[in-house]
Amino acid sequence: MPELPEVETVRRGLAEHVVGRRVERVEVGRLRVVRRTSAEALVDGLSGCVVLAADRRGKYLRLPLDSGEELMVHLRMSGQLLVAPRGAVRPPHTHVAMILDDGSELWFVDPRTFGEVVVFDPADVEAVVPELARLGIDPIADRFERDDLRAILRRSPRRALKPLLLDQHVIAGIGNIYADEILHRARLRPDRPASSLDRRRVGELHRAIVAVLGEAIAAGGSTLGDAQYVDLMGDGGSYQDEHRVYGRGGERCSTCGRGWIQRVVTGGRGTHFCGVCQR
DNA sequence: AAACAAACCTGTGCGC
DNA sequence: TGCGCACAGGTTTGTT
Repeated sequence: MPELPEVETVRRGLAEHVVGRRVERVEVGRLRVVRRTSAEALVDGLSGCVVLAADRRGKYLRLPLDSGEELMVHLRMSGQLLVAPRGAVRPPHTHVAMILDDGSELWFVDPRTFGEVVVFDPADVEAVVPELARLGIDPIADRFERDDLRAILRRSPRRALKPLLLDQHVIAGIGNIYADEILHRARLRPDRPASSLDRRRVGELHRAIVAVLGEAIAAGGSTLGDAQYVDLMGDGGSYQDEHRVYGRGGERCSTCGRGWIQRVVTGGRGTHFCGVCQR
């Protein structure tokens, strides 16, 4: 569920409400969300520590601690981070509660339990969270130029654009909603091979990536009908109102006014595009 | 190399 | 109203 814009919105909330706070106590409910290590490792690694910063790489949140270790949170499909006053009634599926020194609590809530919370020593990143070390370029957090994208496309010439955008080892942070929205903005079909883009179209795709993600961040991300994504304070985003294709299968294309939005399934993911203005 | 399916889970919405 | 099925923002693993 949460993609780069949603995770970035959560990160900003953490920077405002959690950075600088000391974790006084940690409670772990379901062990599945701490499966990477253990409940003891999380409790021992967090208790008494001050959160120094809130960083993000792709969809991964990384919070350095004053112990030299780092807290990593991935929300996967249905995870939420929420802050609330100490003692407030916790929602169902609250699997981790961190009691902070300012009278608040930080909760990790996740019905599907795909998400996870782990504290690790950055020196052991390869052993504990190897995927973190293999993330591709972050189009917002890193300097991401048109030539970076050109190099990426040249590296996998036969690959279709959408799977390439979704590959976290290549570009980190784009998920199913924003891949579809970006390709629509760039007027490119999702199944188009990477090698088929000339210099001008590479530039258009680069601009679409930066613009769509930037606008989505400005809107606080996308909150769909089930309201599963909310920010740290429990508020939804508004970028879903600006979706041109995602979730709009069967509607007329609002960009060209001529085509209808098609929904097909590729790689098990719903893919939405306009067959008229996306080529 | 790359496309695909299945797996991990729970909740929701839809057709009948 | 109730039941069963399809489907969901992600990622890994194993198979063609």
